[in-house]
Amino acid sequence: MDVQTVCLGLLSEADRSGYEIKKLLEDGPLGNFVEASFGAIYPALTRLTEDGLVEFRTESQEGRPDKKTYSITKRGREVFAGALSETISPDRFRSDFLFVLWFAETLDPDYLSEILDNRIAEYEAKIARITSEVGNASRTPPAFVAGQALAIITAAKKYLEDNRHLLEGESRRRTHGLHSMPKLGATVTGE
Amino acid sequence: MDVQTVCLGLLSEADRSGYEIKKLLEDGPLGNFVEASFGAIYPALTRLTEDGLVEFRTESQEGRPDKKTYSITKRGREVFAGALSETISPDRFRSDFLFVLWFAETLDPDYLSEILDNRIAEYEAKIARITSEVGNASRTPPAFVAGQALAIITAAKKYLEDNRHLLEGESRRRTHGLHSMPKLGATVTGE
DNA sequence: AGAAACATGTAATCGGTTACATGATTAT
DNA sequence: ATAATCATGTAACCGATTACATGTTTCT
Repeated sequence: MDVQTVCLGLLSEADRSGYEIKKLLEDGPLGNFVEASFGAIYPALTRLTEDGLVEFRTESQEGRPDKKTYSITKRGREVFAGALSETISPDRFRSDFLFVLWFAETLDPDYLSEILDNRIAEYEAKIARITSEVGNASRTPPAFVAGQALAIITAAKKYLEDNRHLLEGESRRRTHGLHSMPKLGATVTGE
Repeated sequence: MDVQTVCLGLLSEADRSGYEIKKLLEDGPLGNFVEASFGAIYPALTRLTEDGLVEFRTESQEGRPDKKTYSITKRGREVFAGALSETISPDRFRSDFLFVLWFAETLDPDYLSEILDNRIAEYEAKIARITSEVGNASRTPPAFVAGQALAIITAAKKYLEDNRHLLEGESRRRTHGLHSMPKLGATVTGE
């Protein structure tokens, strides 16, 4: 999903500026699954304007730079509807953290525990953040998307907590008690 | 995590060719969180060789092109150890699917149900695939990484199944019975 | 005093994908 | 027959990130 389509979609809901689009992605539930930088958004908006898919009006503001508020055009709506009906590419989960854990056996045990603690704390912070977002949501789709983010992160966190001993066990028998190597998959679903 | 570091890491485990690295990411558990194309891997390997972090020997094969098997050097190991101790960037979940669902209200109800069905089926297929991978894993880290992929995808699937009525409810009262709009978060964790 | 928010834009750079080129073997 | 697997590599292209440039107001 390219930045142009993302902008077009967000403008199909309401008139917005480039800055507002960026903030919406940064702070809103959608930001968990879609990202875009200013350096991508502003050129995308220019391009969409050239193609007649959006229009803008300039609003002068005291003490601030002019604000360009974009509106989607009829053709823009048609193009976006078309984009929504195209084949949807698969989800992509990218995690440098899991890559690092692949080499857990070679890491210093204290360092390993530290990054596990940190990651769990980060997940916790994100869960708290999204939980408050869900409360704000008045429409269904934002709540739905926030809920999915919550479900995924909660599962990831729970998995780390429940299974970290598999990686730490080897070098931590004395401090955490004896663990044989249990079969995986036991605590995967959380039920 | 750039492709060079990924190659270096996989070569720290065993001698491998570019082709084998690609296959490992395509078929193995790590592929759920790390991707790299041939067009990225081959130049990365060339670059690593130039920098003295890996070496290769050419193995002639009957009927096939020569195979270049790469080995990590001592310096390569040092550099990789350094890479593993650097700050780990946050996980990134990208989903065009969730972006499309953001606009669920504007979609044709039948189309909406169709893409939900499809996505759930895809998740199911992936779950089956990973489950068989976990069985093959003899070492702990691959099983651990596969388990995390399983946990995440299972949670995502369950969330879709449990909450799709929130998006479908509006236009599907007759076929699926009456749904008031429930508060989100109820079936998020699966407990 | 200094950081963060508001607000838009450009240019350099970059990492990576896609497609192309080549070609035998093996499985369907 | 045809597709898939094995095997490496290059080049064009692309979308996007990062950094830079500019400047006021408000919060800490």
